Amino acid sequence: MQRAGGSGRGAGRAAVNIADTMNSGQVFLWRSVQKKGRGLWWYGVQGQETLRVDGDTGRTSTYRKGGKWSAYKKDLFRDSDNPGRIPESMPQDDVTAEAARRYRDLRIIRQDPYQCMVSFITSANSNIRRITGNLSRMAETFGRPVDVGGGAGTMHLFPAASALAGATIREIRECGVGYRAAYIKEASEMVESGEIDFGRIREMKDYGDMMDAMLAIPGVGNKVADCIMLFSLERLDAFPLDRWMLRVLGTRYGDVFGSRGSHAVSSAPSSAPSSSSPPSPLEHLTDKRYRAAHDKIAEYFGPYAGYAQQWLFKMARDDAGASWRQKM
DNA sequence: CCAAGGCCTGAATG
DNA sequence: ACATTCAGGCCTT
Repeated sequence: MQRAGGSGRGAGRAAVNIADTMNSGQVFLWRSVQKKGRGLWWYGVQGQETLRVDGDTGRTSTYRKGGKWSAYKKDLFRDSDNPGRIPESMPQDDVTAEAARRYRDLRIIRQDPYQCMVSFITSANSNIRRITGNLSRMAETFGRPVDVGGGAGTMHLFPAASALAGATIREIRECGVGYRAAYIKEASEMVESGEIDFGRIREMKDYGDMMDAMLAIPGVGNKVADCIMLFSLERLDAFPLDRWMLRVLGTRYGDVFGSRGSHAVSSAPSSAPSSSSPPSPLEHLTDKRYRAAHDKIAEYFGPYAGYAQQWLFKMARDDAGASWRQKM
């Protein structure tokens, strides 16, 4: 476990745990390279830029022509959220408190919206290992190569929307994305044409309005929408509900969110639900039930509910065993 | 509105 | 070995 970014609270920036942040399922095109001395560099693709992060301090640079790295100015790790104080805004129940204590330095990465959209369309009904391979192949096939030197060598920028919009479904499918290829092409066409305008969507004040805009994108359902909103559209109250989160909410927040029969839900990831278990509000999430759940969750966890989601998600995965983690 | 079933793929499981 | 399951869902019926 590395904590970084200064020792004290109050005085300097709050700490940031780069490894936890990079390994929490938010991003897929980052990898670490051993520094010459102690520590790691993290190299990643962020839209049409290649970034490098100091694994100890979180200091972020962007690659410029001519082999230079210059300071990245977009607050990648959201220091402006004042992360050290976010736990105060959350409920003080035991589970949330434990997640905050263990993962308070796990940040939310401010991502490029188009890349984020394609990434999470690709993620649906998939797994991290495969998603990483899919996106890497898309970048290699449709993204411009950049030699950043150092230990990272040649990286590929994320494909521009025009590149994936102009590709054939077959070409996209050859990256291993299966039936999602058509969604990726169509969604890219919508971005290219301006039908999807992330700059405009980002300005929407109402969660429901923004959700409606996201659900108009092919391949985007509620869960993927929440990921895109949380990671790239400044919706920090977005709370992606996937199987893992449903399990956590059912087993550890049953009192709060009204899931019945929580004792019947095993903590083992592959356990099959009991065939005779009673229906729960958190099972078979339809759009309507998903939104209702969101409202209760946002009310309970507060304006930074998305951070709680990330911390709880990481805690659940870590406690279930680390075999899911992608090996790079 | 809701429930059920299909869907690419490949690593993991039996 | 070989078949089945399942993975951080979405879409259509």
